[in-house]
Amino acid sequence: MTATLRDVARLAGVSFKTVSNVVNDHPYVSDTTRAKVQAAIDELGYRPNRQARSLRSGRTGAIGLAVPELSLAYFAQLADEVITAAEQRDVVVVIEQTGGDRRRELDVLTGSRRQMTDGLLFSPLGLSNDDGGLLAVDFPLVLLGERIFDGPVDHVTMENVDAARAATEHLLDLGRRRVAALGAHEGEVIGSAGLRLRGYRAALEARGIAYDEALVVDAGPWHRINGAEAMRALLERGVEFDAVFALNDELALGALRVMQEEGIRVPADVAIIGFDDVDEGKYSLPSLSTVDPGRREIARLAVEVLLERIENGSEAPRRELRSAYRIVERESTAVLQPQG
Amino acid sequence: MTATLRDVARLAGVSFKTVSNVVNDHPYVSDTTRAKVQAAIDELGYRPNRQARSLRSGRTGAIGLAVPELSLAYFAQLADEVITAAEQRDVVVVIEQTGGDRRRELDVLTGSRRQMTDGLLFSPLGLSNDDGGLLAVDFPLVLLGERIFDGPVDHVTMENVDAARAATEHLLDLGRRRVAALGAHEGEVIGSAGLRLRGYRAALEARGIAYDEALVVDAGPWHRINGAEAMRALLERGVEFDAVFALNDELALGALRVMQEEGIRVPADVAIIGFDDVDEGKYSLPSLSTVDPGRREIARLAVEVLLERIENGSEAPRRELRSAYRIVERESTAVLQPQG
DNA sequence: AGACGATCGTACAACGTTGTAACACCGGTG
DNA sequence: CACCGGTGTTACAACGTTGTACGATCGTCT
Repeated sequence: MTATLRDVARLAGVSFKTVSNVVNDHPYVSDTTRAKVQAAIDELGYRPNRQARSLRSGRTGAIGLAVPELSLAYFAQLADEVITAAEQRDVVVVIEQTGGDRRRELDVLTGSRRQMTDGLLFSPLGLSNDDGGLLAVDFPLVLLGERIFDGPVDHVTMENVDAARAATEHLLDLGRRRVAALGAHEGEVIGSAGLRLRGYRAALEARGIAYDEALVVDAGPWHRINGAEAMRALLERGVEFDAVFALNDELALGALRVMQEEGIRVPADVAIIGFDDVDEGKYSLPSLSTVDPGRREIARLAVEVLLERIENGSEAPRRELRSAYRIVERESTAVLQPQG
Repeated sequence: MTATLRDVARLAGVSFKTVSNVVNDHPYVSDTTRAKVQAAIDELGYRPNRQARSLRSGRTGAIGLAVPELSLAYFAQLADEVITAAEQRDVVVVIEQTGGDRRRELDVLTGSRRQMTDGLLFSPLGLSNDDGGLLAVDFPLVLLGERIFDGPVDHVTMENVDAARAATEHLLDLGRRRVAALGAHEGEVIGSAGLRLRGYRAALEARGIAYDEALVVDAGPWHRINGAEAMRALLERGVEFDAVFALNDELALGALRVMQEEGIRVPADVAIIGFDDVDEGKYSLPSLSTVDPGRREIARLAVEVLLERIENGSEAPRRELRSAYRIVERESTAVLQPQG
């Protein structure tokens, strides 16, 4: 059906290898021949067959992106940025969803679908830091996120601790002293929750404010509903608070809703800041202050590092890259008029 | 590096074609030989090479999904469902973003990346119904969405007109009579806006309510910010209204925010219903009534139809499939206590 | 006992491409 | 005039797989 090198060659009256040489810009092809071949290529609409090229070269021209699920806004936006960055390098992206499930995450590393790509961007959730060893695979792999830090592979992540500390300090700068933290994961040391909580504690400590366990609320997955539940739990404790650091925006938006239901004024009574800078935060009422973790930069860096690995192999030492963060001030932490 | 048929054959002491026969479950292989070969396969961790298989079979085992952008929640969830449905059929998904740009959409149909997949799920935005002819391509193509209806290819879409009519009738059932419509696209006949507006008019007509142009507000892209602007425009017109049909949820959430800023009570003063059933609607305050357009079913149907096309070629007549919709009643259209 | 059928294994070609090596041809030079 | 370097083209092999055609072996039936 579609034209091959031989078809073009027949039309141009040359051998099919000459056509290949033209396509690949090899030297030692006369201008006349080149023109003749090019004309035949155009006439037949010839396109080199990708599968054959892949077989020959060992490259597919695709990279994989494994994330928990695209329905989570954070990963959707990450995927968006990754696809955009990859497109600029003429590479396509195959997306796999793991559901954050350990078994499926391992499957991504070993399954036969892996062969479809030249390398993998992997954002694990079910694996833990102890699983670092499982990442010693024989294909280019770049790790994303906060689950695993000691892996044997390149790693692109955000400045969770510093950014969380800055977010907490932003609340303290407003004069708030009772800052609740929403979304902790009991016993977690690394991982987004553990790291962001560490930043929270560091901020308190730096300002000489005692850490109060009663202000820290656990939550399951970081969905809006869990933010709402965490806020309800906090209110039930009856503990006083004048600010909230939600460990991500979804939690913050859920908490915001509950506070509004309860007649708590934001930011007058309670200031709140989230983390991630998802779009919805711009349009909530009040709009949500947050931390922009530099998502676009993460995607760009990750694609860059992965393609470099694919190009140059595993000789180079592993790299640990962090994106720059930025506090985004919106209405939920607006400075109030000084009260008489 | 990785094992090939020949490696396995050498280890098992048979010819490499015999190994192939074992892998492909061909008949006439003795149980002993089969076991011997299987042992060698396991020992070497042999996996058939996908590129070689592709070259040989002409199938890649991948399908493409072209959408405007993943950052839009609707498309992210669509992609999620498509990937999930494809995974069950052991097919991977390559996602391309067009930005809704006409040129890039055409590029998706003709570009060389196309070769990476066996077929394409295409959700156009920049193309219009007149471009149907451009869809007469020589590879399996399934159209999604509301932009093009007369194309020469399979089409999976939602019941826009009927669902919009049902949404409007839901508002009318509350006793509301001045129903505003947000998010129209001037002059559009088909396309989501045109179709949903048609449903809106049909509902009014069926109830004998005059269509009032002053209640219909144009909006650009259906983002939250545009919903907010449309509501502001409506309020500035000074026209009375007691209900709002927002042509999608994002618009509804933007409009909701503005109404709250303006002290309009929802649903007491104004009831509002959206369209799409995005997750955020569950957690807004008040939670948002909406139309569940059957997204999961769309994805499932689309993958099914595409794979069937890939399997059976273009003989079968083109199919036009619609998912079932469902009105989701939440707080924003809650029935009020009868007022004295 | 010889022939034939059933059962299993192997050699060869092809998918479309690209790298390597070898081959023709040309003008120029000794 | 023979030889050589440079230039353009061609033949061959290989990437790893699978289908087809053929070959070998064994048992069974007449």
